[in-house]
Amino acid sequence: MIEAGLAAARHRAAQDGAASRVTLQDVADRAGVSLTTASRVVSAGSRKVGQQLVDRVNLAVAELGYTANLQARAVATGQSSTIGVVVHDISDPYFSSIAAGVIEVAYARQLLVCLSSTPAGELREREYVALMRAQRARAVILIGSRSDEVPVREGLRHEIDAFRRSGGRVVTVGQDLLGVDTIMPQNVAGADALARALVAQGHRSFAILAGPRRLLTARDRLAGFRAGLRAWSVPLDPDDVIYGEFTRDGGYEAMCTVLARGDKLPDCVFAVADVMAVGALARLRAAGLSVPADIAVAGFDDIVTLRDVYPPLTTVRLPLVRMGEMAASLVLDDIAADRPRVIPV
Amino acid sequence: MIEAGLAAARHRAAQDGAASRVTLQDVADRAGVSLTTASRVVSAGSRKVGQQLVDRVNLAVAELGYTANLQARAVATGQSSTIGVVVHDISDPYFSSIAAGVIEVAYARQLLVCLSSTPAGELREREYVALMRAQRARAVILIGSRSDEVPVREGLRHEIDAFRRSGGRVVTVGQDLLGVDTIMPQNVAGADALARALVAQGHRSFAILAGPRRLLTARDRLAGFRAGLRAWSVPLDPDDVIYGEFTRDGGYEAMCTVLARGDKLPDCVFAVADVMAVGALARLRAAGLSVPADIAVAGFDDIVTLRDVYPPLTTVRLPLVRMGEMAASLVLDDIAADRPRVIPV
DNA sequence: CCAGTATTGGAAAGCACTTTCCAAGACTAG
DNA sequence: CTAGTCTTGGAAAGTGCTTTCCAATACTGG
Repeated sequence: MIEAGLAAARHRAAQDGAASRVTLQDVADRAGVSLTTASRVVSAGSRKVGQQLVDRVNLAVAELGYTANLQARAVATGQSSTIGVVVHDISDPYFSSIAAGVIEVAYARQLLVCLSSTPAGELREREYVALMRAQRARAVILIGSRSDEVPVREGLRHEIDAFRRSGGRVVTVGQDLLGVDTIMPQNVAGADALARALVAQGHRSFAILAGPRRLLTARDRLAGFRAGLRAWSVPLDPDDVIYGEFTRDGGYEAMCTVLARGDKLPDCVFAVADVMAVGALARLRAAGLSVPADIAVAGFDDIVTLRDVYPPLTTVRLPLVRMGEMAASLVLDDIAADRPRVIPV
Repeated sequence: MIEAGLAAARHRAAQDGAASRVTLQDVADRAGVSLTTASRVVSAGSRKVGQQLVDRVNLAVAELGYTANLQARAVATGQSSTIGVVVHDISDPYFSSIAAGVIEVAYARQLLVCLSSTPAGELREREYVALMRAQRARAVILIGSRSDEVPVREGLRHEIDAFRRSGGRVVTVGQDLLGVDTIMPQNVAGADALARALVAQGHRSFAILAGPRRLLTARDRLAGFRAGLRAWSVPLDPDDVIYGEFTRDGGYEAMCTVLARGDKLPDCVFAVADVMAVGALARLRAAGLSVPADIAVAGFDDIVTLRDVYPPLTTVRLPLVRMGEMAASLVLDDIAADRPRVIPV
């Protein structure tokens, strides 16, 4: 019987040449046991198998270099082992740090992380959620805040609903508008505290590089900062709020606008993200202005790679990696709550 | 017949409550066609189906919100649609930029990218390749150079061989020691050119923050730099080469060592990676030294986020995103060559 | 008008697994 | 010594899809 198994395996190997795809049946044949038994040994758990057969199967596995086909297993069990992560731009340190947290947790649970980077636009996020549904992913984590534009958002929401209906879990980081659980950085509170701190340092006139209007994260930070200033009765002219891209170049350009205004320069510039603050610094340097002597610059996020920029940024620290870990844990461990939760960080 | 199908679908939906998993059979039932026909319509290509039935099926798909189960499809066709990417640390901008390139190409081909981050050690890389084999991934892209330690490397090589034997493609970025195709940044030539440029600028005495001894990338950059100095007959004392971690902190510490040596400071410090150079800058600032007046600092990689650090780093530009794109294209488009290719970038 | 060739739809056999169910043997207790 | 319960192995029926093969039409040309 074992001999027959060997012969069959040899035949198979000969047949498809180099790409010898070993299946569980091959293992069973070689070990002289049934497919059932082989399966029970390989996919630990389920039911006990006699020690002798266990050994025989394991030997066959080793000899043949067998690895279970996870896709087939997923089909058979209806439980896949992948989770999807959607970020705007993986090369942005903000996102990659959060992603690192997610990956760490996923690794501990033997799950695969499928990552998408959707810098090109928000339509792609929707496509990706659809793709994860097709993969029957266990969960999807959406990182970064999305547009407020109704049609776009509704499209995404629709897809998310479909995904959840098909049994998947969803969590967002930094956006609580989708009716799902959210890990929410304290944008408002953080910016508020930052504003107070800056006022306490003696700054009295401010410009804000506010990022795009449609981005919730940017709006929250702006709102928080405004509230902080108001608390100390520091006035802020609407003209001192400059909208722009949420990137280094966006910060650079917004700073150009501030400088171009010609009238008296503000004491302090608050960029709603560190990457924007870096752009602003570059612009100031180009203008020959000294920071913080001539003008102070503050940011938000505390990006690791930027901790050493000089002059040092005053910034609000976000536990990015931890946020990723929390998102992953939330979506993998907890059972879904009846109504969406917002977890402040 | 259609009625019966509807009834069956309803029954099914009722049975498993909220998580209504729609299968192709449901679609076929609803459209009143066979499973075969439904499959042919949904998985475009293969064979023609009458327009009338196509419409009926598409309608059913829309009504039921059906999405094909990619895992099942992968099992049936033996062709999976995932590719694996292994990086040391996704939160390092060097890696995340390359990953962005890979993701872009994968997206264009409707492929999923499964990312692993293996900061904890090289054993995990091996595990991950095994996992990708279990997923029957089409390809694996290993980014970043790996240890030269024989046992570790042999373990990884063993796993890679198994992966390729089972039909997968492999490419590495920045490491040609594994017998597979490689996208190879010109570390030697780049560092050589950098050294010559720095000498041309008037620098005559150097210290090198060389990164870890076991890392090929670090070694190559060191060797290239040395060669460049030799070409101009600039001497380099062995003591002026300080080994350390390939990180910001590694750069900081190595710089400490340089300063602690007490004797005359070098004109110029070359850190074999930008992140290390940033650490070095921080240390110099802490020491109250002015860059580049007291001492010049050079790096390698041209990390985007660091382009604006001040004082500006002299650095060697690597087309990181492009490297990722090339790796992905190579592994997805080309047929495997008979012997490993090394593609310089 | 009919043999011969395209079309088109579906039954059934995969794909690589898991899991249910059944039966045979190994125990225990009375 | 036998009825009753545990073990343990395997046959077979899933899982959701693709694809081969066959049969039934629908077109050609002679």
